[in-house]
This record gives sequence, structure tokens and C-alpha cells, in this order.
Amino acid sequence: MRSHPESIMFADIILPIPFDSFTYLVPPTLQPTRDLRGCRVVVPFGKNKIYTGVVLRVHNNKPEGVEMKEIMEVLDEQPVVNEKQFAFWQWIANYYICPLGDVMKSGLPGAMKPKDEAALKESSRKRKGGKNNLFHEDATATLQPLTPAQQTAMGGIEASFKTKNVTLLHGVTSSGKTEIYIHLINNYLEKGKQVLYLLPEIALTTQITERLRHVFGDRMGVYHSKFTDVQRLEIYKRQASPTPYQLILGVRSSIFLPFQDLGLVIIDEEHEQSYKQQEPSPRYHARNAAIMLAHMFGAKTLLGTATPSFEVYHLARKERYGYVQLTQRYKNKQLPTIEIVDTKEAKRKKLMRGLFSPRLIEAMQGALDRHEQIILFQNRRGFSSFIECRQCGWTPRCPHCDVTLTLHKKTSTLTCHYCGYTTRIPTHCPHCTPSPASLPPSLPSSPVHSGVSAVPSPFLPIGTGTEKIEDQIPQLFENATTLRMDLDTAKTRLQFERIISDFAQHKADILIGTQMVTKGLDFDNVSVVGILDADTMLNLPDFRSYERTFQTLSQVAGRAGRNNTPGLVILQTRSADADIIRQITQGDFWQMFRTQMEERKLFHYPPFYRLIYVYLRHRDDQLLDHLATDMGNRLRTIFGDRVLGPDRPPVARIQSLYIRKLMLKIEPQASIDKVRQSLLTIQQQMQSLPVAKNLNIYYDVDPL
DNA sequence: AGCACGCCGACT
DNA sequence: GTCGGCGTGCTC
Repeated sequence: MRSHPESIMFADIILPIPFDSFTYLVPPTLQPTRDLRGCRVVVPFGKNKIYTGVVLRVHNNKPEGVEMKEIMEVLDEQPVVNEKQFAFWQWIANYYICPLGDVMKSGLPGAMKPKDEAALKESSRKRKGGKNNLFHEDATATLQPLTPAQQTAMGGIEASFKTKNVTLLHGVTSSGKTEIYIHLINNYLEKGKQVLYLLPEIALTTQITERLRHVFGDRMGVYHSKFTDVQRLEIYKRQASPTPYQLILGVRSSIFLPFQDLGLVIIDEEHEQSYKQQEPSPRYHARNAAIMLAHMFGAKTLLGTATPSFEVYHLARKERYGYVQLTQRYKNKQLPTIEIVDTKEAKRKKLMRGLFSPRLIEAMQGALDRHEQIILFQNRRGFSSFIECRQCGWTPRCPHCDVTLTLHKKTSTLTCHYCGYTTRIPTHCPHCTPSPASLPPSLPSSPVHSGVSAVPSPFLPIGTGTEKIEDQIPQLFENATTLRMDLDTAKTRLQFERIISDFAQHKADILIGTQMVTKGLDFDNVSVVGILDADTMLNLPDFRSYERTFQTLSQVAGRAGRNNTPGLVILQTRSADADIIRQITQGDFWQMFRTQMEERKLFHYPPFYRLIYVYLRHRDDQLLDHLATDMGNRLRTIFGDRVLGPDRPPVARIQSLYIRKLMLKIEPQASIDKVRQSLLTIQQQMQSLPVAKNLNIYYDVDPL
């Protein structure tokens, strides 16, 4: 029973902190019993902390120069992380240049920590039915037959899968893509294969869940970020068990579930930005990661959208991906007519009433008279983007972040959308009227928007949000009722679905919203869609702004139209004769793509080049300047003119940390491994500088 | 990421 | 005289 020195075992353990792994001693009592890889263990850490981690590997190479601690306890009989998951975790860590600890944090349900698990078992016992199967039922529906157009597309997908691993299904809105998915899923389930069906967070509504539930019953598990830890843990465990769900309908993070025999991955609304995790690390793109996951299983991937991302469309054009088009709308629902209104012209002639042109008012009034509904789209929430002193033009900014504060009319406050800092609207401008004593001690009961108060606000709201539009409706349409849908009114899925269902039941005439309105189901009484201002989106300082505007506005326009009559979309813009506006109104994706691709190629942007942003953060602005320049120079010795910057990003300070950004434009055929190695070497050089002790460096690969 | 250690201000 | 602010340094 005495262990020989050479038989001493070590275990590399992933902990939920931003490092790859730490090496611990495996106690002799555990050594001969089993391979601990993939099992959770409890370990001491630091002075008196205790963590649960996952064993990455067991070996007997003693690490140099570190004093090791011993594993305290092993929690699992069987691994909770399988080999495919480890390979996938490692790919994410390598590709997105982040530590394994970060990947584990995203990849394992929070409730995998033993303390939580014990507590949760307790609470789930009390609260019966914490089950994932929310329809506490069996499949009731059989498959609906496909229309001829859908059948053709289905045949196209199957043919494409014979030679291609990834296929793009490019189908106009309301062409019935979901029905095709359902048939395809059914085929794979019949072959005994597992299917992962990914949807953007906001599109995963009760309606879609119910629809699939009717067909697939309890063979389907739903994985949603709004579920409780117990529910998520239950699905995770079930997927690792001998009887996993055969179909997972889930959001971004469901790519981390254990799969056993994955045969098909469907990524709906492939172009959606929300597939990219921005914060925290790992900043992965679930679409691209899911394609890799499918590849590891030898599975097929179907990407569906009405407005493909350039990255995907480009690969389809190059025949790396298969391509299937679906041009016919379901029940021959007609595409809407899009009318452009030149607001520059209307403003010059003084015809604008607030944010509304005469043509938009006329179209809306017509719809109201016919008891039809209206959707108004504005891609910004709140009342205005910021306020400005009428006297001197001073604008209140966040004391911690380098941004203007956003006006929230309802609460009479100014809020920072980055750190949440909130303050009351000042009664006077501290810049040009620095002495409050000279003013009446009025509370800011005179909100900036109303001139009702005795003391008019010294501030003017600038920019337009959904709240301001809502505010102007009563003056233009006396009896019209409104609903507003944006991040402020639809924070939870329940609120979101409530608004959708209220509007569907015609509890309001007008729905005002941000791009969230594009994600609702089809409303069959909406005849007019108003886009109040296409310019704010187009003019964003972002090389993808046209691509995004095209996507968003096409999706918004798709909401218009009743069963037999085509809808009317009124698009207000100050740049009425711009090419992009014409391409949007004509739904000319191909022309838009071609024009934009020339610029992308010329300026070395995706999909011709791969972008990597390198972020540096430090609380000392001047020192950071110096360090960022230094790092830029070091990068240039390796990457030459593929390095741009450093620059101050649009928001150059968040939560009292200053930020600099370096940009790398890498040829797509370059080895990501070598790029990562070079970056990490330079990072180590930087962080070994005595002045750079507190320098924080992180990466955003394929940023959006 | 936490969390302990450490060095300077306003309180019983 | 202490309690506690958060800068900074380390974690197998």
C-alpha cells in the first residue's frame, strides 16, 4: 500500500477562474481506483478558499517549482465531461484565445457546484415539478405535409448534404422554413441521431416550443437561459445519461451540452448578432462554434435565414457550403410595397410633424380607419440618446464610463447603459450656471420633455428613441392606442410574449419598438409598417452598418401584410437617393452584397480577412497610452501592417478602467494557432514589464 | 476572478 | 488610538 515516488500521480484541474489549469496531488487512496478525467473534484485554493473543478488529465510529470496541494474530494463516479466536450472546450479556448477556466464556466451549468446542487435538491423537492417538460405530454400531432416549394427545398438540402457538411437555407420571410426543419429533424430522429436546434434568445418563444412539442413530445428538451439552475442541471444530466433527449431546442449556450450521437445542427436566423457572446469571455460565436461541434461528430449543419450574413453567404458562393433558396412565401403571401419618404425634403418644406412625415401620417390614418394595425420601428430605446444644455451645449456624461448619459423620461433620470450609473436630471447646467444657489430650489419636476413647469428645463433632448415616438402619437392620432416593445418594456420573456399576444389580440393599434419587433411572430392584421429614420442605423461607424441595416429593415418590412393584401412600408430617410436605400426597397440582397463586398475586399475586412481585436485595460490613462503603443510596436514586428492602432474605442473607459484597442487583420488562410502563439508570447512580454503589473489584456476574435 | 495583505483617513 | 477605504499581487 506504500506508494513509490515514481507512482505519485498529479492531476491538472480546471477551476472556475481565468486560467487553464492547476496541478494537484492525487491522494494515494485514489490512485489505483480509476481515471479521474472529466470528474469534478473539490480542491483547496489560496489561503482558505475551496473550489470545485474538473479534472483535465491525470499524469505523473511533476511540475517544476510549485508547491502542490492535495485533492480533497472526488464528487463523481462517472465523468460529467466527456471526450467530445473536452475537445470542443479546447477548440473554443484556442480559437477565441481565452483560458480553459472561462470555457468551463460557460460550459457547465452553474448548479454543478456541489454546494449549489445540495441546496437546489432541497428546493426542488419542495417545489414539485421543476421539470423541463413544461407541458407536464406526448406528441399529439403528425407532420404537416410540405408545400411543393418546401418539398423542393427539402430535396435540395438532402442532396446538398451528400457532398457538403454545411448548407445555407436562404428563404424569404414567411416561406415556412420551420416546417422544413421539422421534417428534417424527424428524419434524423428516425435514424436514431440527435439533433440540436439553435435559436437566438429572443426568438425562442412559447409558440415555437409548443409547435415542436406537438410533433416531438418528450423526445425534446428545451434549453433556455431564463430557466432556473435546477432545470438546466437536469437537462445537462439527462444529456449525459443513457437516455438523453434526442432533440434539443436551445439558445447559444446549449452548444455546451453533452451530446452522444449528434447527427444534425440547425441554426435558425443564422445572421443574428446575438449568437456572438460579447461578455464575458469566452467571446465565442455560437454559429461558428456549432459548425465545429457538428464537424467533431461528423454531423451536418443547416443554416437558415432570410438575410444571410456576409460570412455565410460568401462561403456558400464559393461552394464551401451548400446553398438552397426558397423564394415562395407561404400561402403566396405577397411581399410588401416599400415607399421611401425623403425627410430632408419634408423638413425643408416644414411639413414634418414631429418625427412623422405627411405620407406616414396619411398611411397610418388609413390603416386606423380600416381598423388595421401599425408597427413603428425605431432602433433606439429610451426617450432621446442624450440631453444638451440650451445655453452652452454641455452634455451630462457618466463619471465612470466615457459615454453620454441616456434620458429616461418616466423616471426623470439619466442612466449610463454601460455601468448602470443613474442620476437625477440636473436642475441647472453645471457648466454655464455653476452656482445652484442663484437658482430657485426647484426639484427637477420639470422634466425636459414638457414645458408645463414654471421653471423650464435648461436641457434639450437630442436624438430619438421609442419613448419619444410613443409620446408624439396622441397629438397626431387622438384615439389610437399604443404598445411599446424594447429592452425597457420587455426585459423578460414573459413581458415580451405578453406584448406580442396583446398586440395580436388587437389590444392596441400601434406597436412601437426596436428590432425586437422583428422577432415576434407574424401578425395578420398589420397593414402598415413605419420606419421612422433609417439613417441612424446606416451612419453607425461600423463596416457592417449597411449589412445590418439591410437585415434589420428587411425583417421589419416582412412584418407588414395581411392575408391577401400586401403590406405597405413607409421608410423615412434623409438620404433617399442612396444606393443602399434602393437596394433595401427592392429587396435586392445580391446587389447590396456585391457593392459591399468590393469595399470589404479593398479595406481588408471580413469575410476576406479575419479580425482580432486586442483590448488593453488599465486605470492609468497615460500609462495605458504608453503600454498600448509599446504592444502595438511589438505586434508590428511580427504582423507588420496587419496591425492597426492602438485607438481609443468608442467607449474608451468603462467602470473606471481606461481602454485601448489594437486591431489585427489576418488572412483567412493563416494558421490561427501560430497567430495565437505570437499574441500570447507578446502578452507575456508585456505583463512581465514591471510597469505593466496591472495591465489587463484580452481578445475578441471575429468581433461583431 | 476573488481574496488577503497593506498602507492612509475620520470615528467611538 | 482603531475601523475600514480600496490599490496591488497571487493563486497549483
